[in-house]
Amino acid sequence: MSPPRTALLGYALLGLLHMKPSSGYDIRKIFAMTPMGSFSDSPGAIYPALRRLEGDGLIRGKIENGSSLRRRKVFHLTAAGTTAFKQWLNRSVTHENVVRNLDELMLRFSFMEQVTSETAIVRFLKAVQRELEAYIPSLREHLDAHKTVLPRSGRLALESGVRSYETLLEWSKYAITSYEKEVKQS
Amino acid sequence: MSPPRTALLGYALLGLLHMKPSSGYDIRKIFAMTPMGSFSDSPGAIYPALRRLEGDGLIRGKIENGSSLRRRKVFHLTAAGTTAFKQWLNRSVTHENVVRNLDELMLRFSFMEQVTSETAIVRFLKAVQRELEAYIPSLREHLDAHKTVLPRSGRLALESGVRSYETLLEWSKYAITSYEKEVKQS
DNA sequence: GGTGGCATGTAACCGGTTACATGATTAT
DNA sequence: ATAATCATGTAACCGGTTACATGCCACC
Repeated sequence: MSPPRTALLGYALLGLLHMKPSSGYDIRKIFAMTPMGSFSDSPGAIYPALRRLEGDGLIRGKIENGSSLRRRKVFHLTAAGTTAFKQWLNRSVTHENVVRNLDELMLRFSFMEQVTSETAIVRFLKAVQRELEAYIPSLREHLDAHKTVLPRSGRLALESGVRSYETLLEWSKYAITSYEKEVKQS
Repeated sequence: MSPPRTALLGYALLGLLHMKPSSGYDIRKIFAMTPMGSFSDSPGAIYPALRRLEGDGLIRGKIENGSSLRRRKVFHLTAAGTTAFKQWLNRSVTHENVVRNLDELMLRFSFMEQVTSETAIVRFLKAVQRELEAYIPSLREHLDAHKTVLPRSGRLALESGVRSYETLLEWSKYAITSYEKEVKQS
């Protein structure tokens, strides 16, 4: 009875189908032509994933063969799918997320506007900011502590990681002000 | 007869074992305690990977039970392993790498100093720089082109991606000068 | 003598990759 | 007619996750 865990690709599909009911082929084109999260556009990934989601009752597909059109199976979210999608979006932001699942965090964020209130988005961003502000100094410490034993390229690689987290922190501040400005205006 | 393709974890192991012959447990500690590439420290990932590498003849393990020590299996690279490792490091930097396998690129870079000449490292970094300088504008274009249809959070998520690539570009320049300074001094 | 850390392993499961396969429709 | 594109699917393989299992050694 425990709900089957959905993989990241599954949530990406839920998000896209929430925006707009689509066929597997539509999704493939999105993954192939936009910078969307480096998901694979291979049919061997997408069609089985759609089938799983349908099996879990989160989406439903309808064959659209109106008159002369090609046979397309267009999927849309069910009520259960919408619920699962929103629950995913509303999960709290953990340290783990920031350390190992940044891609998932960004995917969640990119879909948020469709569903959640602006205050919830700002809450999400502030949680990200908080986690980054806790994590970055510990990375710097690690770098300093191992400065002497690491080869230069190792040090630089770490430095690159730290910088990218710092950039993300700056971005999160920028995104927060961007939303708070909006709230004031309305 | 075609050489079995090694997964990213496999190369991480080759790199670590190249630095210092180690046991599976040593590796697990490294993955658990350092910011190393977000590899899993679970035994179910590491021990089978080591076994595969040994099966492919790239590493060899020796049980080290000198006197009162605990039973440890210490692995070291074979000649074939060293060759495979160097070939991986010397692969050319492709557009694909930059778009989808940044983690692999950084892993390669972090191990380079052990093996390759400084000129080869600079060549690698310049190739990364070149690919980034070609890729970033196309990302910006995509962002501009879809500005109007994307929800704000989608736009911001993309913006975050672009910024992180820009940071990486800055880093690559910094790394290059860091190496070229060194060359001049010696 | 029992708890906790050291150390290695296995097995079921799951999902992505790769490659193959099919057929319908549009364009040349 | 035939090539390209639309559109969906399947199957083998591979490797990571999760969870379980074992035994040794050190310390108190």
